[in-house]
Amino acid sequence: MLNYSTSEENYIKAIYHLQKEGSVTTNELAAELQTRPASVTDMMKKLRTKKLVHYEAYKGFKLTVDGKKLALLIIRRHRLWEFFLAEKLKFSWEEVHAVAEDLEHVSSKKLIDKLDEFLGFPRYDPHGDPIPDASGKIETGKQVCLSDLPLNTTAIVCYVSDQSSAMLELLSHKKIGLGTKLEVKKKFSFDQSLEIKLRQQSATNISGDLAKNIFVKYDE
Amino acid sequence: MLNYSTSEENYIKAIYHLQKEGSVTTNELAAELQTRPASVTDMMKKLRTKKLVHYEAYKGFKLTVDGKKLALLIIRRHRLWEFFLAEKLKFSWEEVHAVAEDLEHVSSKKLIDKLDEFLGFPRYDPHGDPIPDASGKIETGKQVCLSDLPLNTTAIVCYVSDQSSAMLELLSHKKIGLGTKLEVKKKFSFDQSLEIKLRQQSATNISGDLAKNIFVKYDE
DNA sequence: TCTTTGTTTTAGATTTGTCTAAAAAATATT
DNA sequence: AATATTTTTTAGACAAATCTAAAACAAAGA
Repeated sequence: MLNYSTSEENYIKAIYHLQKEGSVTTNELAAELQTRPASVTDMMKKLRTKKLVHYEAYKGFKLTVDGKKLALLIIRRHRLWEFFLAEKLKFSWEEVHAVAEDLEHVSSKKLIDKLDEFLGFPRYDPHGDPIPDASGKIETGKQVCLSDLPLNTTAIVCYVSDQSSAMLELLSHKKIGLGTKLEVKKKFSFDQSLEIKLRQQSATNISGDLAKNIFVKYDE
Repeated sequence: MLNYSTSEENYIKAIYHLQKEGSVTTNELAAELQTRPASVTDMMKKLRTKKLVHYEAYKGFKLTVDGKKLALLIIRRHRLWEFFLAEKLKFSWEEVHAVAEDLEHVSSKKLIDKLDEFLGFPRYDPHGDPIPDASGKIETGKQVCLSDLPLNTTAIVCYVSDQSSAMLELLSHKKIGLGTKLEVKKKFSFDQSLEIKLRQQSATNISGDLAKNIFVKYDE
């Protein structure tokens, strides 16, 4: 496996988190990475020459097989470091993410595989997200209630248990439907309400009652 | 403490290892970092504006108080990671250095202090080099026989036990004298001979008998 | 279909860190 | 001291990753 820059790795990771069936758009990626659409176009041309994304002008992008492999490797590094920070160094759940963002770009294969072994081959990181194994396999497709979804994990709405018109009205007002991709950004213990983020939109809040009726699937 | 780029940190670390009493020259630093003298000049101007080095054109450079603090912090990170890799992940002594070169640039203060605690506040890294504490203090001035000096550690010749003319002739031929800065690059167990490197010169070999008569001090 | 709106790309500039080649300064030699 | 050699700096260029502003394209509305 070649070596990629921190910037390239961050783009690959972001595309992985945004893409599922469909392809990812320039604006979506720019929003995700807090950068400008023009920068995204530049990088996509570069990643295309490296055969990490499929890309034609104006048509969005998707990871290639190699791109997906790289994404899973970066996610593996990230989640193993998160586990290490929480389990061994006693960092709190909220703190691990930021530090792991840096550690995930240290690219020694041996380091990560030995770390994995040292940690006892953990299957989930401290937020509950599955950790890809050394060959890049990751647990997939588990369906969970939105109120149980770990923070900052992209998931897709796949089922709504209450289908009353009152509920559907609320959902359509919030622009949530089957197939909608979202992440939970914060959980408020006081009333079980959640702050969630939809693709390309700013964060919004939903009540605990609503969350209990929405079911989501992890991304592959 | 501000954040510095990997490149800036590598320059600071290299100056620290080369400097002791005297100041460091452009060519020395270029040789150490495998770069060009012109690049060194460029970087020195930048580090001067950041008040990390004292520098006037054509007069060499020295770390400022802040520069030295930063150097000790980077060395602390490096050596703690080396200890972690050897002790916890079971890397061999020869392997730890390269990986620690990457890990040392992850700059979270909390990460390093918690790692230190997790490791039990070790005082020496796997090569025997002392590890600076959280406040930047490092064990200093210990005098050791050259044959006991850990690999890749800059030290200064401070005493020669045999002062026969035969010995002094050999020393002057090798350009070794009191105050000479050197590092041991390899140790050959077969005959106790050493491969050492002097500032700006390529590696040379010395016999075990000679090494036993040379004493060195660690840099501050 | 034509037009308006919004998205994406291009063109050109900027920053960081590097380089080569040439000029300037310091050191060594005769 | 004058000259030659070595060291260091300057000047100008380049690659990576980003930006702004403007142009090209796609999608939506009239």
